[in-house]
Amino acid sequence: MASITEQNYLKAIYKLGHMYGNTEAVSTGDLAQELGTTAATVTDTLQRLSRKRWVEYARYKGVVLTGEGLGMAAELVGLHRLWEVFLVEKLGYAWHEVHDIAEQLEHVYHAELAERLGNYLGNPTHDPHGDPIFGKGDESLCKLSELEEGSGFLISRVDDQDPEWLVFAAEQGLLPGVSGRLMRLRPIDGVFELLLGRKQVFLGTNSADKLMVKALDRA
Amino acid sequence: MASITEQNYLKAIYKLGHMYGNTEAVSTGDLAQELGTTAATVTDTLQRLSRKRWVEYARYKGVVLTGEGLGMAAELVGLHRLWEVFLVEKLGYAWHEVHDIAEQLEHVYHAELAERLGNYLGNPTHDPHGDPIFGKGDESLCKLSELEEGSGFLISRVDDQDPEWLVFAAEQGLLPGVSGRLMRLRPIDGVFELLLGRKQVFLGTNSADKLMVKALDRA
DNA sequence: TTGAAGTATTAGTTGAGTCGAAAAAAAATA
DNA sequence: TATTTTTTTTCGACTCAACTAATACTTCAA
Repeated sequence: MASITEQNYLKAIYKLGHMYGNTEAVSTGDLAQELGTTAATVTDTLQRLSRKRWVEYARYKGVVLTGEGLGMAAELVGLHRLWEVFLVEKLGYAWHEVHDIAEQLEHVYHAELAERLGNYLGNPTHDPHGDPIFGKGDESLCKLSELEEGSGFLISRVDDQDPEWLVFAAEQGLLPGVSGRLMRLRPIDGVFELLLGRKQVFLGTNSADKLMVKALDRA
Repeated sequence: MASITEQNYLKAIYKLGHMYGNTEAVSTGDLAQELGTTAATVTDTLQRLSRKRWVEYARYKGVVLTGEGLGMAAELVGLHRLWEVFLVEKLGYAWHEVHDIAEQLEHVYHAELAERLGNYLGNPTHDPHGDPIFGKGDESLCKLSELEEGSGFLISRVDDQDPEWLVFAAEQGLLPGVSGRLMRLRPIDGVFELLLGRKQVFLGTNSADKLMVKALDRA
């Protein structure tokens, strides 16, 4: 289990990566500024996060989220936004008051909580600030081949029973629960270039059709 | 601000004190068992809590909550029970699932949260387990003179403008926000014996009529 | 290729929370 | 009352997260 500080690091890396356009690793200095601390502290914590396999960290090169880290960060951001909806719609808070409270509520963990809260709130698609909420329901699933270039994704289901293909998928690390990003798609030959953590994977169209994913964000 | 561990100590002291019948100080050993730790650790933490003036701790004599500590513990317990109601009634959890989640939610702090949550839930008087919830609204206020023997209370309002009496009340430590307990009432001569932290205060009926309090629990 | 900017490392600090063992105090019992 | 038992405290020490300041190292662009 990640500590609250560690969770905040994952969120900050997620947020800054998003601001960068998800094209490059996040720098230590930017993280220090975002988190209100020093680069030395950030380096320290990043190495701990790296040991726990939530980020890929290369010294002097910055940091990117692993699949697991991306999944955790996306869940935190989603939960934060759900709580904001709750606080505004149900408890009558003004939209500008809710961020700090949701910041605490998002760290409360229980397996079913996000799903139940989402259902209770009518599975809202946007928080009070207009930011999108990625649901947990199947309604947000699509084929990997339907994603836009630059999208992050979480693999939810594999639509193929062929053992040979399943072995291939596993070898590539394409398993349910794994997160990644669609870096480039080449219409010319139907090849999808993915990034799973720091590992590059190249898929043909037929494989990309078989992977049902949840879109996490957009570059 | 109390850490989560410290908050759990306050709650445990509150709970055990209640189980004792609020007649004696809570022992180190019982706290260790309740919190799943050792007597050495408890002694240590109790001394920290004492420095912060949330408990009155006398070595070898056990520990009691100060007014401030009692107020914090009562608010935590109330919030815990409100969250349990929310989880059962709104999110559809079963009554036996909610304790652990409420255990985390209760530590989320915002000044208005308990009041807003209570209003939203229709100011319930009992949680899903049947335990009472002490509201924050004025509906739960009564005169100190109307309390039962053994009740804890939080002073909310002082119904007198007489400067002389106000000075007397302040000297005795009888100020809004202060918590205490009604240890004994003597109908024979109308004297109320209070405990504010470890300080004994004796009040006449006319003074006990002027203090509007919120009942916190019952022996 | 070099210097400035950015980043990493090292060494050290703080505070919370913890524990085991020994000492001290209180309580129980003979 | 004296002695034993139980409970509690103190002591020393440990882990971990988080942090700083000073120093050393890369990187990159001029």
